[in-house]
Amino acid sequence: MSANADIARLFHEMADALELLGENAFRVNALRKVARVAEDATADLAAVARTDPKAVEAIEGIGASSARKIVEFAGSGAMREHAELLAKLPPGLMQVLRVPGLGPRTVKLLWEQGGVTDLATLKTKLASGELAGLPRMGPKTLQNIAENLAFLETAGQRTRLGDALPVADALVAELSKLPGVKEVAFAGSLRRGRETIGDVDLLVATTKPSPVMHAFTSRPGVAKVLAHGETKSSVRLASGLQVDLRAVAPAAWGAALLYFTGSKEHNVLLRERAQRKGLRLNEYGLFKDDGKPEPPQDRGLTPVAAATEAKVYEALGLPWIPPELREGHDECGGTPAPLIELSDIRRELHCHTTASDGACTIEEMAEEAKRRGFDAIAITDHSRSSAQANGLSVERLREHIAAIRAAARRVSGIHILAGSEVDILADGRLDYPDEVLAELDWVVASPHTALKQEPAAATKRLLAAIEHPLVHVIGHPSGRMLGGRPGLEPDWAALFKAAARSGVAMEINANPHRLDLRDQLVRAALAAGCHIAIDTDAHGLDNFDLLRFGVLTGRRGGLTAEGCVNAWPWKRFEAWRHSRGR
DNA sequence: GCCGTTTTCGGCCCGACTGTTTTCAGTCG
Repeated sequence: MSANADIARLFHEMADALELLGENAFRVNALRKVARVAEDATADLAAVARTDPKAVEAIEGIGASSARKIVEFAGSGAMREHAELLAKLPPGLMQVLRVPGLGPRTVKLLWEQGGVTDLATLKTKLASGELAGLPRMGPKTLQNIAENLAFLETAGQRTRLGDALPVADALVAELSKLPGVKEVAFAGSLRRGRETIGDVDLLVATTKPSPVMHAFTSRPGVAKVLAHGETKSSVRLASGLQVDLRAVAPAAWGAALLYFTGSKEHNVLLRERAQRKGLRLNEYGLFKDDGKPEPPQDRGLTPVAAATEAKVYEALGLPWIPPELREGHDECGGTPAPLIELSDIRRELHCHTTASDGACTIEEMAEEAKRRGFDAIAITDHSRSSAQANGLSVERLREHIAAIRAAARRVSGIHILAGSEVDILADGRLDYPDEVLAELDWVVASPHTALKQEPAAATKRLLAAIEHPLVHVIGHPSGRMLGGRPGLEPDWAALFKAAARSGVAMEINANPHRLDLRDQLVRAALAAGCHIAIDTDAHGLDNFDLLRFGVLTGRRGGLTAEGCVNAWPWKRFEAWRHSRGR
């Protein structure tokens, strides 16, 4: 198990503890940054710390002090300073920070003056009314804390991209019909295509924000209005999803969209860059910095740039940066190659039919692929070990291959490949003998079981599939489920190196429950020289729509059409496909 | 605690909204 998640958690906890203790905010931020770096890292930081401690400190955002802590963790599985900090607080106090609206200052107050030590005491003391005498604890604040505490107890965690995007699309369509609305878009982590999002951020351009705010907060489906101001409102939908709406003047659209798309870290990079150029950037525009503290837009200053994102970037000496790359990493470093687009995808290479656990026939799937302008579809039903998915025995597979070939003769205008999604068994063997695999046009090899096995075993297992000469692509390589199971945590660097050498593609499974490979692993795979496949794993016609989530994930990893086998011209794809098996 | 094409010290992004206050602290993104 990669220790990165544990390292990130420890640093977050140290940051929380320091905040509750009233420590220096910049020190807190620095620790949080280390936590984010650990979350994003694809290499196992503990392993790096054991082999080359100096390499940890060389990572951007990790200084000498944090590197020492990571090295200590790699050796002992703990951090002394972390334990010391947490010992200064009641064990349950940090959970209180998770209540929306409660920040470190308030929690500190509730603890020191109200005797709150955890969520349970908070609840009882709210009910008994004994917090009422505390400073800044008026009836509305106490009411809000009680409601938010109840929400925390019932609500889940972050929302999957696949669940949030359709909601956002519908809200954008709804708002665009309101009078006086010139532009509408969703921003935030949703626009950046993150696999999960905390809330939906919407932006409208209008000269009359008031009626828009009113329409938004009073629309059906709003369970609670969290804030309702002149230019900014926030609601919680009945589904529990929080939606924020911000209104700006049309002339500031670009600056506002840039600002609300984030990420926060990207915004900081841009602001620092602006400062170095004697400029000042906020959501109203990029202004000349005249040193006066009052906001430039309040003094009638004309911005250097504001109308479009591209103009703001240009004035900062940058090319327009796609939202998917705005994570505060190295995106401001140069001109990135154009990222893959949905329209670049020419074929679906992983789908299921009624032969295993799909809902449609071979012909229905092929016709749908054709309707969507694809040049090919690979039919890849489950192999025999996937009994729960009605996997095909060798005999049924041979009948299925014949059925696929027959369908290919009936349906014109699209290539139909006879494939299989073959289980990679726990020991790395594939689920069909080689002579059977050799009868197929296309082999997706995927792990479905034993997804909790140790990293060393997982590495050996996936390596065996990657080095198998008849395999074209490794399907959903980790087997993770978002919000479900973490999946395998093999030595990704070793796998990508092997895949690049053997020519096997690594899949981005576009199903929003999977998005596997995830964004940062796509980046690492590309850096190693791997080909990437983006497949929907469609089990029915609607599932073809999932492709956008796979493309977003690829873009977050820096994927171009050149790097994606689904986007290659047919001849190149065929040459590569036939190169396997030799 | 981190960082440096001004700096190894002295900075570290910026504004809206709420609730409780009579001018602002705290939270959020």
